[in-house]
Amino acid sequence: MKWREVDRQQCSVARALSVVGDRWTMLVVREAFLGTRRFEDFLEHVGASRNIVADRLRKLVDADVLARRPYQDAPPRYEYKLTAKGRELYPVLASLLAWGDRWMWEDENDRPLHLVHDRCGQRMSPQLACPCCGEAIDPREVTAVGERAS
Amino acid sequence: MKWREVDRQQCSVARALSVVGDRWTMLVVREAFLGTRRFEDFLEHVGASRNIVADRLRKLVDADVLARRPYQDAPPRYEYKLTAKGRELYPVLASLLAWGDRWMWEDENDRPLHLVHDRCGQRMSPQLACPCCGEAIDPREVTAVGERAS
DNA sequence: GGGGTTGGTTTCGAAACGAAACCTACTCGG
DNA sequence: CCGAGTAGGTTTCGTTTCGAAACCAACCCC
Repeated sequence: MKWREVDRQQCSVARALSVVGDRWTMLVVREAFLGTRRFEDFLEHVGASRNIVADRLRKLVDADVLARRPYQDAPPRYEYKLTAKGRELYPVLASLLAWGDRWMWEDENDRPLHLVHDRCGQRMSPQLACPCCGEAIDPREVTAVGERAS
Repeated sequence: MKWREVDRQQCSVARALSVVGDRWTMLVVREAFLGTRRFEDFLEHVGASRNIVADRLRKLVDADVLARRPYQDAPPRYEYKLTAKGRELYPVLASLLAWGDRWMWEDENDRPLHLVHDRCGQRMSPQLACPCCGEAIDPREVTAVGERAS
């Protein structure tokens, strides 16, 4: 199977990755969450080359994760903003951030970015909870049902 | 910047993706969470070709996400199991699953896999919560602090 | 000793990436 | 009016990675 065909797997993880699983794509989404709107700013902060950033922005717009719209007419200029679908990627990004914070730094004081929860004022590392009972989720207490045909 | 150098970014998301951001890698991790242990089973379920699966397993072992150990001596055979570091990728996988469930199916009844929280017995789609106050997280109520030098 | 099983490595053509150059459609300053 | 600058890309072309198939190795059992 080729990567381009991964969206045909009967698995939501595979299908999600068919949209956000290309190299650099989640870094483009990260920038969008940090407020980046313009092509040149994505280019500067994501770190990929021009043609790759252009390709990823186009694919994210095609997938309705970002919306592209002109913010001036003459000369024509565009901005990219998260859609509702894109904003719902927040848990994916926050989970990657938490895992990277936990495992990818020699000295945790070097970490450049922290999240603060405005409601309680605390620095936080988001955790998963069950929406119905509110309890923190332990993977061992979760059962995957009906997983596959084989 | 080349993708191989993405772990040099001063960003936990980028560094996390330097480990699990290659094509197919999160699908290998998905399989590990579903209980797959052996090479031939990863090969069958992940969908990538042999050399790619071998490469991703090797890189995940190098990154201490999976551990490779023999389960018999003659002939030599190996199994791959999640480490503590690997098990902590659960939120990333669960978030991708939830997003894929939400956005990647025409008919949600076609979704092949559901998660059931054993403690409360309900089918669930995990959500993020603040570990200190227990509230569900709204991205608009989270501030990113000290984001970057520029 | 022939065939089967498991866990890979090698090979080689195709696709994706990456850096630099180029293009377009304007602006502004002189 | 001319030249330089800016924003947002596309094109080109050499390098890297992917992907499918073939091959290899170390055993087992019959």
